[in-house]
Amino acid sequence: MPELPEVQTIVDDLNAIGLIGRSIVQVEVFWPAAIATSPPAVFCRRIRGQTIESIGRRGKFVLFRLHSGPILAVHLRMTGRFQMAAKGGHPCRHVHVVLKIDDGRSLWFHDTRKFGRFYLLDHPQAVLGSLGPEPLAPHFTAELLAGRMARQRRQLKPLLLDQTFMAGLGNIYVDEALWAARLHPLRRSDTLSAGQIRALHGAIRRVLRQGLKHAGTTLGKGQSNFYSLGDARGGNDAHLKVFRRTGEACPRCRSPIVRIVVGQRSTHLCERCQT
DNA sequence: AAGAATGTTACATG
DNA sequence: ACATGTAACATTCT
Repeated sequence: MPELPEVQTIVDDLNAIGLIGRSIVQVEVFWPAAIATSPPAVFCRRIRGQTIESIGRRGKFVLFRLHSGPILAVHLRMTGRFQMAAKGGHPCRHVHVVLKIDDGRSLWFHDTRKFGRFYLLDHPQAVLGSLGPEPLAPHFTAELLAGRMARQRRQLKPLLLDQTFMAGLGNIYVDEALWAARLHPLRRSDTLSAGQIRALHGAIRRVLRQGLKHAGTTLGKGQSNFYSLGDARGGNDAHLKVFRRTGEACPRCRSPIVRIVVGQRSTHLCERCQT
């Protein structure tokens, strides 16, 4: 669920609660598969005593830079969440990793579907090296996008979801960007005009910035949903134009929004104004 | 109660 | 080599 705006919201919230410079005094792992890089015992031993130098993001990964050098990269996949717990709190059954901080608080990793993963990386490039460019970075220009699009002849929807093509987009923001750029999700990437590529480039950046501005997208009220720290909901759902709006009128042409399946993912679009 | 769900990846098929 | 399709991961929600 968390895409670039949601992950950045979590990172911003983590940076705002005084974790930087604090050390991790103990680590507990209740779901071994959540640790991707080593046996949980090794993972715990290597992290214990480390100071958190900084917290950032690359694609959909949350990155904790640790004092002695390694990076703790966490991918939240569908339902991963972080929660800050006061001393003595009792984790629920969906909390799979606990990082105890030297001030008594604990950072909990909560993940109902158990798809989220922790990577302790001495060489971050091993995991992060295959990621495509950051769409909000200054060097991500329309020309750069055009060059990458021309090199492949794939359908736009799966291409934009491919993290090696561009890092950070997921199902929600791809549908929103394609609607904003008036491009059909099945359109082949090598058939766009220069103007359409420029439109897509602008649309991607606009929908991501809008998501960030509203602290992410939280759909519905179930717990398998995006929540930032402190169970904070995002407000961007009110600003979505097509995602999960099947049957509603297209905000541009009033034609009904339809849902199709592309590459196993639900895809929402206006068949009248997206070509 | 069957089917779908906002992510990723390994493997299979064309 | 490249594009596309399927299953798998584990659980909750509709």
